[in-house]
Amino acid sequence: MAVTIKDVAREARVHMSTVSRAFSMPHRLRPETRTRVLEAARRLGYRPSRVARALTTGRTHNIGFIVADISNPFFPPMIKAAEHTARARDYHLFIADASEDPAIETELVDALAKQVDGVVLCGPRIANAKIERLSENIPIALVNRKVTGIPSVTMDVVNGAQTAIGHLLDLGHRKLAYVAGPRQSWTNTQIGRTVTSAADGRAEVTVLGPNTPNENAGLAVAEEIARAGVTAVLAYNDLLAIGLMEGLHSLGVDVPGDVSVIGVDDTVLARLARPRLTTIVVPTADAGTAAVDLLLQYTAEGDDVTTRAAGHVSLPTKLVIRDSTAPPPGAGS
Amino acid sequence: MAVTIKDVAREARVHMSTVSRAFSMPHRLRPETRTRVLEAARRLGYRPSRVARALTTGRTHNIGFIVADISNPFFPPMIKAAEHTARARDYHLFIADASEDPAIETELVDALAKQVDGVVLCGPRIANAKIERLSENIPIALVNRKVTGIPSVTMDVVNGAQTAIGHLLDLGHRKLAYVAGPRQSWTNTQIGRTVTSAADGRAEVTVLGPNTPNENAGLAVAEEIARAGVTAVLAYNDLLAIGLMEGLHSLGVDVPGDVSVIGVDDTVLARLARPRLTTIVVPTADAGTAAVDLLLQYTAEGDDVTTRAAGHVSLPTKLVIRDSTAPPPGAGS
DNA sequence: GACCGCCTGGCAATCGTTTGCGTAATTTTA
DNA sequence: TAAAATTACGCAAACGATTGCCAGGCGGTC
Repeated sequence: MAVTIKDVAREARVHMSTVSRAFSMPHRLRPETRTRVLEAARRLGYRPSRVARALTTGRTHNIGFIVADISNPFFPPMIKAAEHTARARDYHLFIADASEDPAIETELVDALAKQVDGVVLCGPRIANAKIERLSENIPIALVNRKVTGIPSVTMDVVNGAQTAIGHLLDLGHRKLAYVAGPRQSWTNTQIGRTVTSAADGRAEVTVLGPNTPNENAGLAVAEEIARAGVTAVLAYNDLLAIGLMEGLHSLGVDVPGDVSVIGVDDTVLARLARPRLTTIVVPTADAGTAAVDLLLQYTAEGDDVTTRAAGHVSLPTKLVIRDSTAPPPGAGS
Repeated sequence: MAVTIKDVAREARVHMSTVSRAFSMPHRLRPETRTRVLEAARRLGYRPSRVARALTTGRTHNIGFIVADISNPFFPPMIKAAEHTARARDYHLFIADASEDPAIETELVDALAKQVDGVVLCGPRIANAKIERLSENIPIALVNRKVTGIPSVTMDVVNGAQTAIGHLLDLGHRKLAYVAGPRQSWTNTQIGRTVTSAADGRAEVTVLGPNTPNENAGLAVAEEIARAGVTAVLAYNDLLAIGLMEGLHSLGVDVPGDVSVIGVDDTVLARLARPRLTTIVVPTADAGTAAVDLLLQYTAEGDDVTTRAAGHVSLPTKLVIRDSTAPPPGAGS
């Protein structure tokens, strides 16, 4: 039904191998033959079958891209960037949504393994050991996780969290809370550690969580925050922060009058929420691009798993101060 | 390197065809042989190569999913639902972002055609005629577009727009505007028509656009709205509505005091914006699910293109009234 | 006891490419 | 001008599955 390499061969009066070479090794053909073949291909509307090609070459030119939750606005810009750079390299992206579930995530890697050249795990929720095991079967690149020997791009959320805490301390806050994200999230443990160490000796910090990183969880934790008597909170991400702000609002707690709130990610939501959310901006699009480049580079490294060099990229973050942070109630100024 | 059907055959001491049958036609094997094969497969960790299978069967078990812009929050829930239902049917999704560009969209369909069983076009920006032409090569399903002979799911935005206009008329508005979306969008023309016909004889309506459906475009159109002297506007989507609200705000125009604003989609943003946006809620997730089901059903219909029956689904929408709509300035009540 | 039919499972062609090998044809070198 | 080197292209074997066809073995029927 579809036009194959054989049809083109007949049309151009050459052998199929010549047609194949016209595309993959043009320099090996006499210019005359080459144009004749290409012309015939054009005339017939020939497009090589990626499937058949994959079978012989062993490369599908597809990449798996697994995220924890597509509807978390943190991911779309990353997916978009990844998709565009993949396409620029003549690759296509399989997207899969792990629903924040390590078991599904593992299953997805296995399912995808047979039809992709590698997979990008974004904000993986599975354990390092398992990632190492999976990466023996299929090249893996990580976003927001570090595992030795596996290429990864991370966002320097430590620096971001430090300046965020610094900002709160400068404003005069002395009782802080960290509304934690998923236990398995690398970013979460990074931020958690940073908060306590940055505040060490200068402020008291309570950790609430772990929480699923969505608005509802943020809303649910509001009461606890109100009770805890803290004057400022850093949340694992914007979703939690925004849910929290809503919750506090309906409890009659003013943000930032009574409690300051800081998020992480700088999703669209942060600018839109009222009060506009102070948050740590992370370069999601850059991460998407870097991840597929790292992965592609890694897979190109040769077939011997043991000799491949895993690249690492760390992307800077920064704090953007908006309207959800202010001095604590009763502060002088 | 990977374990193939041949390895399993050797391990189970049967011919490869028997291994194949153990999976695809289990009833054709003696129970004893079947379990022996399955057991051997399990022991070796055998996973059939989807690529090889695709080559013989002609079915890749992959679906292309093309959206106009992944970072438009309208799409993620749809993608998520589509991906989940596809996976439940043992299919995987290729996601591609057309960047609101008809040329890219067409190119994507062509590029994907060779490695998917069908493609879903979400809010296509290409012309009907071209869609028909493309669908001769590869099964296509449409979201928010109707082309005879091609399966599609649409959202009944006409009804939604009617009640929206009704709501504005009830409030006493007599000078309305429609902030249009992309010219090629079916939804856009549906809404546009509905607005003028619903207001016919009861209110005056100005149409502004077409506009790229994002916040910036909404922001840009604010001044024009202010000048136009209208008291209420319906925007093509939430993004435009929200951008517009920001723009009006910075122009000192109060929403809803001076101008009422209604959006479409009910994305997360609508609830978050201040004032909270009155909007038409559309069932994006249902659309995603319905689209892949329609497509799968269509492709299963048999190989003869001419006998396939294209299913259609129309999904209901409804107006959710929040804080961005109110009576026009100077209204009695 | 010969014949028939079913059940089981092997054989080999096929899907559309790629690619190592071989050999005419052409060019270079001596 | 003959030998050597190179070039251009054909041949056919893979890649890993699926599937139509066929044959041997078995039990049932008359």
